[in-house]
Amino acid sequence: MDEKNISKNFIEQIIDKDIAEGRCEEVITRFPPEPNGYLHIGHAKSIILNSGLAKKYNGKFNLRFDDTNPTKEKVEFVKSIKEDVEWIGGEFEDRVFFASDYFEQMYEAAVKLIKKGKAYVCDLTPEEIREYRGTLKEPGKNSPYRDRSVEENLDLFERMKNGEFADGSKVLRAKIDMSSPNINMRDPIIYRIARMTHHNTGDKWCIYPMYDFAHPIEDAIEGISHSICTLEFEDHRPLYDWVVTELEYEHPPKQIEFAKMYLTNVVTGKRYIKKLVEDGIVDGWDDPRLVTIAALRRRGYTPEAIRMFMELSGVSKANSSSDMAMLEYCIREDLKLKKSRMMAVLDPIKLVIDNYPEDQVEYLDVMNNQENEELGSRQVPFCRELYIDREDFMIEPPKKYFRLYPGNEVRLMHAYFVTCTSFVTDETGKVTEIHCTYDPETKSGSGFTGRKVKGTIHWVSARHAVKAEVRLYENLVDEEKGVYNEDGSVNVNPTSLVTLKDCYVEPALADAKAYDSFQFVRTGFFCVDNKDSSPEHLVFNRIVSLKSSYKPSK
RNA sequence: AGGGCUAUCGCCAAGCGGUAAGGCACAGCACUUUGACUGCUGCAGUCGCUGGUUCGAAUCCAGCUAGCCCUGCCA
Repeated sequence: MDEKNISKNFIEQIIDKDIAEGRCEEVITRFPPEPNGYLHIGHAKSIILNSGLAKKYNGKFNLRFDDTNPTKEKVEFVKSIKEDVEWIGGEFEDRVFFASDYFEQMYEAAVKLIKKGKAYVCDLTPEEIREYRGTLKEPGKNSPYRDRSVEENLDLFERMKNGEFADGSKVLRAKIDMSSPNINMRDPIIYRIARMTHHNTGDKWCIYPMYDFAHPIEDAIEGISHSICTLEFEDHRPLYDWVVTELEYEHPPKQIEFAKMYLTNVVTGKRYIKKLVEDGIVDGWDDPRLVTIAALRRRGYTPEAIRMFMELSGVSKANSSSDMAMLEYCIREDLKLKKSRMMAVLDPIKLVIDNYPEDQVEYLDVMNNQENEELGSRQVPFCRELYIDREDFMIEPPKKYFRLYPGNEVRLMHAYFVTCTSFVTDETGKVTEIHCTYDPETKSGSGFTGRKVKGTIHWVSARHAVKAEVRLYENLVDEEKGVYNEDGSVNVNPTSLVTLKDCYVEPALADAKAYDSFQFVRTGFFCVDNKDSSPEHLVFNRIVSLKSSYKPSK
């Protein structure tokens, strides 16, 4: 429909050029997480970018677990990552790979480098290696083991593999340039000895390749055309290129870097999220205040909304922080036509219609979504006693307040016009009950045009409503103050979670299942919590509130 | 003897030598059985700064400034 003439991002421009100049026959991308934690919004960007590129260019998208360091990796994460990637819409089909599946080939690649005189076994201790590396401003100096013969290196490396040396006693290093201004090129370590049980290869190996060596090989083996990663790997690109060049791959993959996704007012970054979870400040990886994919899903965000958000955010190399308001716009946009519009009263106050028959109940036929007939309709019970939201009534209304106040007439949504006649307060002055009269002529759908009202308020039948709990989520941390205070304590917004206990929702919502989401008229979009909800105890998480243009003057 | 990258509206972001797209946010108006939605209108004389080249510069050149990243046997 719309002109999708959105200009191409810089990565697409690079790919176009590679195709035009014959450097690339098929676009193959990958998402290469290390299975050491849950995925978050930042990973979502990478998944959507990589899989989106594959789709646009009729190529392929692989999911690859970068499991070259067994200490930090756990099988549980493999499962959750797969689910999250699928949920977000990354179509890897049957192409799930593990870096550890390539250990044999990586070993051979290392042997090849040794034979070419491009790698050597180094006996320096970790401390010595650090000293020899030099600093940011000073060049490093050559390891005394740098000039070992090919034969000796071959022998030593094989014995490293065979477990003849203690952990950490020897490493294999690429022989590049100890005086390079790029520290990554100062004879980087490409293999270390570590007796650890790997989740995939068990105890088969006691030597493991380092990222800088393994990653380009993984990409090359899978035929990745464009290896897209984040900005901090820019300095590693020369090494990446060195590896694929020295290994003489016919179609070397190309690394392209982009800026990470940051969001204002929320904790992005796996490290911080992990700390919040470990410190018990949030209740698990899927706490709806977090931006892990699991949390967003539990909160009611849809993959479509997240994809739209990434589309709108764009891709560039400038460090930036996207506005939460944009994500919120996307979820509203996605949900508004897809979800039923229900009435729910979050802060109830009783409304009695004095001239409505005591025993009468009417079932009103209500469209689930006035803008989408496909969603059908439901019967909503209406009777003499209702609950309305406290904020929809004022004793002394400010200017431009259209809702209920003594003497004012409003529409009860989908029902009748009512006029407030009186109200009851307790000893503290708090309103406890409101009385009104209704006009039977004004029934919704009757075509009544006699007079108009400015306000329409929502309600639920006191006799039929279902009690529920509603959780409102706000930003977990203050934008200005950041995640940590100076003393290292976590700086959490105390109002980041508010639970409203005595809410009333339409009876139809009693059947709602986990992850079902709805628009609550006037208040926003809500999702049935996947953890705490049962038919007896409904819990709704607020996905996002509606924009309101009513601003009470002070 | 440091290196790499970045800088265009409050937030993202196009722009690739021919006279500043778009989205979010915000504001106003209209419409409305949700003060939602929708529709319309407004919102950068200027592109980090200073010079230079050019008929013409956000785009090219030089110098400067600011921010991010790099000294794991992590990824």
